[in-house]
Amino acid sequence: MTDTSAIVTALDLAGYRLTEPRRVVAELIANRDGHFSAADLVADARQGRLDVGRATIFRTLELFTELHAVERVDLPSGDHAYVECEPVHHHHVICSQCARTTEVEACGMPAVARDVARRTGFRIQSHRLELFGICPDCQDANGRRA
Amino acid sequence: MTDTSAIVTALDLAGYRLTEPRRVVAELIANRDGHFSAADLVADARQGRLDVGRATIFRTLELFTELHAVERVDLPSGDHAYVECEPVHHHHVICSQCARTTEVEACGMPAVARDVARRTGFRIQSHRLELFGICPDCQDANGRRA
DNA sequence: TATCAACTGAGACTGAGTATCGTCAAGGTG
DNA sequence: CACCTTGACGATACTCAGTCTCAGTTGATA
Repeated sequence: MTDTSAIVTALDLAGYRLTEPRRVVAELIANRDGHFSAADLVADARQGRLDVGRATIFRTLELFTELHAVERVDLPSGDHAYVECEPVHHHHVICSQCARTTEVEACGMPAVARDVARRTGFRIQSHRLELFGICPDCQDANGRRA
Repeated sequence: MTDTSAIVTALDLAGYRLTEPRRVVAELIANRDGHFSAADLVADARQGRLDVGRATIFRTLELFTELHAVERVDLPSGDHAYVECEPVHHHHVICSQCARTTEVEACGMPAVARDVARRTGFRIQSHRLELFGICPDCQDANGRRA
């Protein structure tokens, strides 16, 4: 749960209008913990009696993605999800139990990419790295239950 | 273009029936170069007048994925695709120009995962790494055109 | 407060993937 | 070889994420 001001500021800076639906979507995202899908936000909006159309939620997520305020991730199941995040290059560590995500830098990656480039002859332009595991909280909870 | 025998053998070993449609799908995959979607195979089958139902193609791809004869990858566009591959842990380098893919080991990855685990406290269980770039052939072709 | 382009919501549409179900055929058995 | 069981098949209907269209609305700016 982060506050919405970062997203709102980013919108403003990029020259986009600050509309009510966008504010609502930013808030829905801020109230989320871990990754979420467009469908989750649609459900949240409906439950909170906040009037935001389905199409608008998709459009807004696309816009926020463009602003790097959220990022798309692909879960091992093959489903798409979004996570709120900082606008710098990083990767996500995703808890497969509670869905919470953490951002990391994965400093070793440039070396790995260089190594791959050398061995394959590819000119590497980008990469996608997602790590899945169990977060400290869930490890604790599991340990206590056992 | 690989031969289909590896897939056929894998099916047999795992105790699955060797049916005509499965043989056809294996062949369609072997005739492909680079990544492909289920829809591509459906189109290929139709074009080659090979009678394989759409549902069967999806089912067969799921089965082959389970046997690690193919693997799902997520393109930067967000689309899903499949690539034929060897049944050992590895990663894919995908040419964003011609879609051809190469398998690499990315030896540095365990170290990166360990580092992330240490810094976040997560117990890392799995990861997904995909690299995107330009393959040597396309680099050549681009260079010659310029 | 008037203007106008950017934005919105409703709803139709598309296309990937899944579920159902009656039929068929692979492969083991006698 | 003929039979039988059961896994696999194709057709088709369905679901659901995501996109498109368009008439109506709203936020920034003068």
